[in-house]
Amino acid sequence: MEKHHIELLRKTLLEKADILDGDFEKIRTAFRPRFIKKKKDLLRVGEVCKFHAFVVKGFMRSFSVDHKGADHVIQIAYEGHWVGDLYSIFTGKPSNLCIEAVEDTLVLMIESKRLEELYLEVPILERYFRKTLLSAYVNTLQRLNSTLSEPAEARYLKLIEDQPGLLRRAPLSHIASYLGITPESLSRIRKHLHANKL
Amino acid sequence: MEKHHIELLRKTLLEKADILDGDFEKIRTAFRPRFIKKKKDLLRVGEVCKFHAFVVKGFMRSFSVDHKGADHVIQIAYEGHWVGDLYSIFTGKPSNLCIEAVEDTLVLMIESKRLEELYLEVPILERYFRKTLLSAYVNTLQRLNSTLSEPAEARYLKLIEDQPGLLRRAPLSHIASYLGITPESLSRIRKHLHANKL
DNA sequence: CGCGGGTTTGATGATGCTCAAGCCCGGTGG
DNA sequence: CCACCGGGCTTGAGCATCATCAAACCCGCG
Repeated sequence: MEKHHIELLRKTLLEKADILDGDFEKIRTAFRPRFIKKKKDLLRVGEVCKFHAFVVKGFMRSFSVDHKGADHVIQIAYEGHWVGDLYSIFTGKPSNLCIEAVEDTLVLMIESKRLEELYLEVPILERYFRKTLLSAYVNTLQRLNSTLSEPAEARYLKLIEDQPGLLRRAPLSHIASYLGITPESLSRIRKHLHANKL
Repeated sequence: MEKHHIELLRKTLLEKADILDGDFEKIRTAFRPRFIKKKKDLLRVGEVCKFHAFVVKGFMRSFSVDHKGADHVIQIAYEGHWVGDLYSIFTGKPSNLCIEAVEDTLVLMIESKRLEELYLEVPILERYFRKTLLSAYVNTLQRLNSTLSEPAEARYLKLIEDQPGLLRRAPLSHIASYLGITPESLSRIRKHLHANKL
């Protein structure tokens, strides 16, 4: 567990909550590093998710698979983000999601049970996760709103505005899935945008 | 502020956090009741949202309005739910949402600033809202997943499964909007379902 | 009554999907 | 070094879903 990975965790926590150095030490020791090779899974459909994972390097996606095998990217996570199936963690039921490394990825993992204990030992940690959940929730609401109200081309333009890095790191098929369309459709949207001078 | 309204608030908080009676007294006094007549707004597009509202009786919806006047129901809230534009509260920017009473509605309102102070006075309250955000977030992710992966008819069937009461309380046009389709489409879906013996 | 909002129905068209073929390019083995 | 393979991306044709516009209908309420 190298120093700058821990520093990214510390820095990320401090952005949303004032955590004392002593408390951070308690937190730090609850995490263990794990490396996931590109295209390997951190969680598979049907497993019960018992961890939160903090991405220190790399890029992951979580996706569902519908009744006829098509996958749908629900979330993406790169450096400084969290992954895990909150539904499964919270209910204890098997996950409907698969969490997969898009690139070679290093995460710091904590047992969800251990995190619950940490809330008692370090109450301010609850503030960090409340705020983190808040922004994740707000982002998802906006994405939902966008999906309900705008055609795919507008959503694509918004995405390259908000997440320019994504285009370089994720293949077209993942981006299409994230937008809720097929790779073919996204390819045509790109073609159409190029035709109009970009 | 009548007794059973306060009791609903107490009961709701206790479902997710062990709040002492004394602490609940502090919390209680931070809320003010407000009545919103059917079709009247609690928040309008362009205003900065500075409150959280707890619905004790009635039914509200929050919706966005797209560039050509169509509205899109983002959230619904009835007894025991919260409403407010978290994006606006958190960023201090004007809201893109309108929050409107679908029925005559009574809410208990708290200033978002006052709530931040309460977190310091009653730390366990942070747990309640962390958990509440968690379920709201998980629900929204599932709704997003459903929107991305299923056709409107399947989403409608899932909705009447999950929220049977909604059909009795909300007009068809709101339900259509919540599902991300037009009232005409939902009407046709219903017709089609009736034809197939339901 | 008759007005008016909400819902239904119909005809037409846009958006995005499916299936299928071809293309591009990077990696591998001869 | 090149020839081949394979995955990802593009392109095309036809189709399904859902939107749009417009008209008729239903029903509660003044």
